[in-house]
Amino acid sequence: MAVLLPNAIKRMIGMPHDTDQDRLIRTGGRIRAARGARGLNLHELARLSGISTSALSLIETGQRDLRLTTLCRIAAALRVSAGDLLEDRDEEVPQPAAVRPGGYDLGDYT
Amino acid sequence: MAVLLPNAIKRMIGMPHDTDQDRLIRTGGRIRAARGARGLNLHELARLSGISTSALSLIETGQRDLRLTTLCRIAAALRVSAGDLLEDRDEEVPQPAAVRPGGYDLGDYT
DNA sequence: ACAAATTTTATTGATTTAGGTAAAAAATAT
DNA sequence: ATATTTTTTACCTAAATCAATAAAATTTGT
Repeated sequence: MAVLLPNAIKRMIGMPHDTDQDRLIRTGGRIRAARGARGLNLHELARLSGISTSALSLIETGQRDLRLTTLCRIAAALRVSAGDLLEDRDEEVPQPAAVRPGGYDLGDYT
Repeated sequence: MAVLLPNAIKRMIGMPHDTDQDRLIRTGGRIRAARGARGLNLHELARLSGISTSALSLIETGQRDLRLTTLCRIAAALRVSAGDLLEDRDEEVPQPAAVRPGGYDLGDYT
């Protein structure tokens, strides 16, 4: 992991957004919100999820690139779907309709 | 990661399902399906996602507990939302409606 | 059957997660 | 203000991801 700045500040100084990092921070925020809604503290959720309190703290603050099973265990402990924890329902990626049979030109895919 | 058996065999020998593992396998299958729908091979999707071909192979076969950012990069390359890749729309976890103000008894939570 | 492309598996090495513990910092009570 | 709870941070160790490469196995096409 690298720099740790809120998006607002990054925008102010014209810093390109680290999308990975942003997503970790938002995911962590969603975990924290769900935990608050359940009235659990870090220690309790950590125990329910089978991870350490310090690890959960790092995850909730977006400082750790957690593994998929870890996310799923946290989601299970919170009784929410894992997708709910990492989905930005707003900035949904638009799904193209059809598939070109002949394959794709990778050049303009990126 | 631990044992690596198809669920059918686990059921046959009465082995308890490793849910984490099952989820990795299903997630990998969804990645593979989405890749097929786009007419991409492992090498191409790996390049688009910024990971190695061998790593992607392990991920698609459910043998690797990938990191969240890796999942997101794959989802971005496939032009699907990360949630779509790990969501089992069928076995959705039911979301309880209200929150008990006084907190929860952790004993019956598990 | 043969050749080419695709996928799987293995190995090595650098980086990172995650647990455990402890201490510091912050927030919340009494 | 003081005490308690909650959260953050640091250090250490073990285990796992991931890249890179190469080789084996499988699939596909001719």
